Amino acid sequence: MSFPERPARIGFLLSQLGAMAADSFATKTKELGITPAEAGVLRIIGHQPGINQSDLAVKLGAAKSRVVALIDSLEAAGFAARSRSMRDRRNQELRVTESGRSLLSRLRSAAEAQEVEIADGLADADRAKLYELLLRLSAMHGLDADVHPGYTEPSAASTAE
Amino acid sequence: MSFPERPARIGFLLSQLGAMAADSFATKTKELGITPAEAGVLRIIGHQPGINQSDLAVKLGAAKSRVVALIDSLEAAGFAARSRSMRDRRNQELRVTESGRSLLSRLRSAAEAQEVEIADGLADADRAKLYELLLRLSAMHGLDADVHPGYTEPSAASTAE
DNA sequence: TATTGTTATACTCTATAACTATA
DNA sequence: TATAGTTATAGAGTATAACAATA
Repeated sequence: MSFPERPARIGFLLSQLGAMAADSFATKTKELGITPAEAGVLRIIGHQPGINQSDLAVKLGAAKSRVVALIDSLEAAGFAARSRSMRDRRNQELRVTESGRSLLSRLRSAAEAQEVEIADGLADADRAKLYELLLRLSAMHGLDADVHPGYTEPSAASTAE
Repeated sequence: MSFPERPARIGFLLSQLGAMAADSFATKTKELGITPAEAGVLRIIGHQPGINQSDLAVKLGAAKSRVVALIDSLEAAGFAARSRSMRDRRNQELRVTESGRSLLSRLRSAAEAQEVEIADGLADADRAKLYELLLRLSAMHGLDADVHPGYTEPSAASTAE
């Protein structure tokens, strides 16, 4: 059948494994009633209470209108709340509710469970090394430890070769 | 500002870096006139000439109708061709054209360039170790060295926590 | 006039279901 | 009847542009 002219490369493996990880996390957030994008937003708001929608949009690399929809969902579900800033009434200050904080805690548990699923077959030393290398790669490329952009310009998600 | 209660985990880093890798590859395929999904299909056809659309759909984990659209594009661009099987006239046998084969070669170059971009900051030994660990993870999870599913069930792409 | 947030709209990706032709 | 492929349609996710309130 297929003849492996060359083994897959790091870039391919990263996007393949990254898609798998994203997928498995999506399954878990779905059980908790939110999407991965909403979970990411909730986490940022938790870390930066009072952030406004514009700054959040910049941080996410998303359009302002996208943020409106995300916050609408989180607010409707009772996980986050808007409040007009008293210093500049154009701003909506975003905060996590009590219920949202409890959800964040469950999301952390889900992420820990996922961690086991993904790297369970590796010996401790290998897992530690992998973690270190990925962290260095992420830092080298200036990726924000808080943000997972999803992706930016080119629409597509899958990849190859 | 943000307080790093816990460092990002392997799952998060994988999906973050995977999205970055997918993104950078998408930029490159765009310059070559195709999408990453089309590039992946072209590669599979190149490895398995004569494969039909049903089997391709299974391999991709995509709907049959999705394959129709992908092959339509590749055929319109002159990179792949359909031909009715003479043994079972329901089947379309898929093949890469000359032009498609030349494109595959350019895609390989693009992937190699990407490899440098991604892992250039790592020492050779670290890069080799990272490669080995990623390959083992991929194998452990039964991922096909030929296929990058993009993702399967849950629609979302971004992720977090 | 510039900025924050909102709404209206449209475009891309993808799936489901109905349909055609072959078997 | 079952399977390969196609078409029609619909639903996510996301962006752009026009708009309202505030500065």
